Amino acid sequence: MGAGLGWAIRLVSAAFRRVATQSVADLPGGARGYLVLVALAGGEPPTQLALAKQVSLDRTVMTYLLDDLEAHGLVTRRPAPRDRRARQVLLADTGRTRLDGVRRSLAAAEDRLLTDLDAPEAAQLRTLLSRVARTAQREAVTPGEVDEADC
Amino acid sequence: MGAGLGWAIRLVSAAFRRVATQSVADLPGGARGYLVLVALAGGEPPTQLALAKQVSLDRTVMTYLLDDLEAHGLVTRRPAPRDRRARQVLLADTGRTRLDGVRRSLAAAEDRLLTDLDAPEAAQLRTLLSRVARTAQREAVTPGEVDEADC
DNA sequence: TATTGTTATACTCTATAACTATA
DNA sequence: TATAGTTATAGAGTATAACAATA
Repeated sequence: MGAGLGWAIRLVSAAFRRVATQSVADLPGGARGYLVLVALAGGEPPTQLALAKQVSLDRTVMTYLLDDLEAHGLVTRRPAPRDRRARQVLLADTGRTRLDGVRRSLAAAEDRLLTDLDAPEAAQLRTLLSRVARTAQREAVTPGEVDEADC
Repeated sequence: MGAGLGWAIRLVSAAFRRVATQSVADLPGGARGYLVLVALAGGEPPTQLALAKQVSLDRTVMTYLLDDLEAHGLVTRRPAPRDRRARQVLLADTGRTRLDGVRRSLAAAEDRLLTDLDAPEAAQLRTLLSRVARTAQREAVTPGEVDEADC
């Protein structure tokens, strides 16, 4: 029988969402702002549309989100060199600093969640969850599922 | 370092939410309707207010939700015998049948999620997750956190 | 005066569709 | 004609507060 698994997943993910929400609370755009900063931290500066696709957001909400992030000096926008219709988004130094802070906060929160597990148990949980996650990833990926839990 | 755990939790809970949402899709009120039916399935018929507290919903949304469930014949309302201000909520036979169906669907979905794990691994995951869940439960319980994931 | 349930109002999000400027 | 980004409009969902009946 599968009874209990849903309960456990629900509680754990709710707890994770709780601490994660705290970690990104000060960030413009909250969890979404964090996802955008993460996406910007690696690789070439994407256009807004590429960025929107990457984090599964509508391009219209990406506009609002970037307005917010830019107003707080975390990202900058500039015309794309190849296509003057598009704009490239860059992670500002302030943004990188903030991102690092949130990452540390999230890592600490995760560790706090696993407080009652010893090292081998925690490792085992990570391994099993990762495998289930990979299973889940293979299935139909419905786009646009972003909420506070997505940190 | 805690990197990766958040990712795994996020994907697993997103996958669970996906299948769970399907399981409760036909139910009036979706995930919330399911939570209400579960709460009604055991114990004495509660008043609307008690029910609202039990599932962490506002009493105003409980009104809408019960209107919907009652219109579909899944629950009934009657004046509370002791307090004529209050109304008792009862699970109708149709409601119990529907509840059983959703429960079976959810259990099947959970099993599908763990398809790549063998029996001891699945059991281990359940155990570890449950322990983490208990840890999480001890921490501050912010009320009113109900969404599609809460199935 | 406080409480249960209901209804009305306002506010926040999100989605859709127009609009501009480039291609 | 199609695309990147922006802006405007409409809708769903939620929260707040006012209301009627009873305690």
